[in-house]
Amino acid sequence: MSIPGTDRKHSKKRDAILAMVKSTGSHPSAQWVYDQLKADIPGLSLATVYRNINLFRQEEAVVSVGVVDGEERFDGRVEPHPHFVCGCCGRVMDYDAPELPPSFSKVMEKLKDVTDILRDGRQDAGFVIDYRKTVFNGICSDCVKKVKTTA
Amino acid sequence: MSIPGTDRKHSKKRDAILAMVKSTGSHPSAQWVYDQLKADIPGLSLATVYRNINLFRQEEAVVSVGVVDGEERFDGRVEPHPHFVCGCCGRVMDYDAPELPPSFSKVMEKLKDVTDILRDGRQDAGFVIDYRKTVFNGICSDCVKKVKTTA
DNA sequence: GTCTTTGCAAACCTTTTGCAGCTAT
DNA sequence: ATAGCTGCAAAAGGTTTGCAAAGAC
Repeated sequence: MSIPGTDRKHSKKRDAILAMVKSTGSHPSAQWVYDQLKADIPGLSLATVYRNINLFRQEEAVVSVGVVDGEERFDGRVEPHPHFVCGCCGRVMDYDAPELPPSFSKVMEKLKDVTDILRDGRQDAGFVIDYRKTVFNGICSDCVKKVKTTA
Repeated sequence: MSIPGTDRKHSKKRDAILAMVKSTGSHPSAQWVYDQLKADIPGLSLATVYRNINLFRQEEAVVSVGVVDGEERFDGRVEPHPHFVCGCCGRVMDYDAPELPPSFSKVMEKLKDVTDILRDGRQDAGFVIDYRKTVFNGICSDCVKKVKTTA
């Protein structure tokens, strides 16, 4: 007898799903992961992608960035770091991505401080803080260009 | 002729829905708003709550805090400010709520700085930043107590 | 052989939408 | 009278689940 879900058997599909989430910088949805892998693994099912991503989440191998346009988006980079979400095309980017404005690095520094303060105070008043998510919403440079061209 | 949705007529139900979102500190879902108002407005429909919240969102009278346990949560306090979300009971709290640890005020200060930096750099490299969302995930003191009592 | 994993399809649940009737102006 | 607003029920769309077959050990 054991705690349910504790005995884990090896699965090639599970490996492939985790590798895909970890290796992409696209902060993918389950559907996106499925679409990418479907070509190489014809027998794959979307339900399997969901089931395995939920496993990864439990063991903290993957985190959720949040829901964008109705789809949950995931990240294989699990330590807290800020994201930029384009409200136009739905793209999710790491805040330290090379395409983003250089002034944003100042923001990064401040947020590092925040994390440090939190680490000290995380048990105050009986609260437990597990994680921080910071998301900047806006319009990415591609979409800004598109709008300017159309108008 | 006019831009669709521009001509707005007065509606008591709309007023009531906005007032409910603005007056509560619960960061409610559409369903919660509906449940609260249903007693006073028997003819109310959930679809009307959704439709009106979406209007408020467009005119930025209300913002989304994010999706918690599959339900979108809203806030009538529209200026960016951090939130705490309990992963156990789903409660959403403002980060400056009196129940929260005093050390958290240091975090608040840092995040104010972040907002200032952003305001300066928001148009760099063609990007436009509209909004910032910071969420701290953890377990609220009530749920920590519950777990300790049970164990 | 036993227990885990998976595909398929159905179920679930929140949110959106079409339409006919109602309300505000 | 002319729009906009609402209730109802149906549809939509992402995610979960039951079950029997396939796979890992």
